[in-house]
Amino acid sequence: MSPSEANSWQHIQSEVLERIRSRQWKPGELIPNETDLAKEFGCARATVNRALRAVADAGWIDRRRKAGTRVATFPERKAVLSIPVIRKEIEAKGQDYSHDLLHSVTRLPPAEVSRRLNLADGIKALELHTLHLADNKPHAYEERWINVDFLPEAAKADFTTISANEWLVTNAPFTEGELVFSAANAAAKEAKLLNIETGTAIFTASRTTSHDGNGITAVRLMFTPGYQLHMAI
Amino acid sequence: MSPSEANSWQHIQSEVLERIRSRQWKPGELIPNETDLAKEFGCARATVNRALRAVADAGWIDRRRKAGTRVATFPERKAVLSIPVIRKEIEAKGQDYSHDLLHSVTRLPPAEVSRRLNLADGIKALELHTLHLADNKPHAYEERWINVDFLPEAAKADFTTISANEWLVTNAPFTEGELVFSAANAAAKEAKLLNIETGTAIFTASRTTSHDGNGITAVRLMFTPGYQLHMAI
DNA sequence: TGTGATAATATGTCTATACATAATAACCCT
DNA sequence: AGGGTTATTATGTATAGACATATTATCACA
Repeated sequence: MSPSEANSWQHIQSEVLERIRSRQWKPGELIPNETDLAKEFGCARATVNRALRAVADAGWIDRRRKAGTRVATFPERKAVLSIPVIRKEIEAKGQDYSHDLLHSVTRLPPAEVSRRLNLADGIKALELHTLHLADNKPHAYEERWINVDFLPEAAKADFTTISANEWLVTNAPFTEGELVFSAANAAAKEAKLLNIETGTAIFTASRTTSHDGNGITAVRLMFTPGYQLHMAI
Repeated sequence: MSPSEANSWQHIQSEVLERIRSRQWKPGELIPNETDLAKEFGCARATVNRALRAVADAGWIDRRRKAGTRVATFPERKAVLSIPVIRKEIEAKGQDYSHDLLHSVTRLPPAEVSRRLNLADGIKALELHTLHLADNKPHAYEERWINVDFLPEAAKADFTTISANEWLVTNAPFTEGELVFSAANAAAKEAKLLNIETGTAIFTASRTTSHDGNGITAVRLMFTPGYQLHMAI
């Protein structure tokens, strides 16, 4: 039992979790309503509400007005990933970060990128190819498109000194985004850049970010073999 | 602006987020205290507190007693992954789920698994190999170890009817866990089971779960090519 | 000039009360 | 029965007021 006070919301929370864990309250089952629990714990209903809301946020219970609160049949666990800035990720491992801007061209993107960036027909975008290095060894190869129609300042930025990754973090806050992870066999181009053999399995992350429906950037990151993405549950 | 009522906590939340995005409140800067914001929005302090707590949970601001509330310097974005039960993931795509238990043996696990499961020397564990199928086509191949020393009931369970995945979700709640994603070239064994060519890049997920330090299970899932892990930001 | 006690302050939490809202249950009328 | 209206119920939210707690600022004293 964490907090000593019997009427703190955290005490109620851990008590509730304990009852779920011990199966005193079984999956799918209805638990007492807030008023009754408040009586039992000798506290205000608001305090029970605060506790149950936290338990619900963590996915252990489902709550519906009038229908009541029931233990989740499948306590779906959630893992949280803090999206790292590549430089910080490398520096956190005690390695030296650097990057090479290999390509920087404003041109008409392929249809799929136009769709992801929500670009009208015929609108160009900035294409960047960057190699991220850790201790001067290839770490990841990045193919990025930036919507300079929506973000004109990006056209003037110097991405050789600051990586597009970081420039965007500080200059283009976004409201929504999507992240897709997959595995792919390295094509000749990536293999050469990452200094690996063609066909080697590489971990790939694609990210699209937007601000109120306006696409900002679409990136595809290909990591050198051995890269692992860790998440705590 | 989402909720119309000017004094709802959700309104305040989106207003606060807007001020951060528009840099009216800059990173690192101190924002007004709850009492002042309550005055400004014409609501109770508790309502402002509710809103700011939500914004803080999302990582946009840092709050400390007496020190006040300031905008996070690195608005580190977080992506949340709901760890899916494989059956549900497949059924959500409108496909038929089934699974094949290929192997079920109680034996001494390799050292690395023993470490992950926190097993004492010489303690055996249950090894399961399962093939998950979507519409009768291979979807993922699973190699799992279960700590039957800690979870004796698991030794009696029939994993041919219910997958170990689901049995554990409902019977072995866990407190901590780790999730690791990576890419690998399919070895001959996996390739044969998944009906793909040796060397094809496959997306791999490894998961370890424990309860108060006692290892429960360690799994390695290898997905057929084309599998993508999606996360909303 | 420190340094230890003390005051001030912003957030954290709890209470009691009230009303809002979603969803179900009950009812009534045809 | 069937279908639509109304009542009931559990959660959701807002409020004012109070006290708790962490942390910083201040001040007195050695």
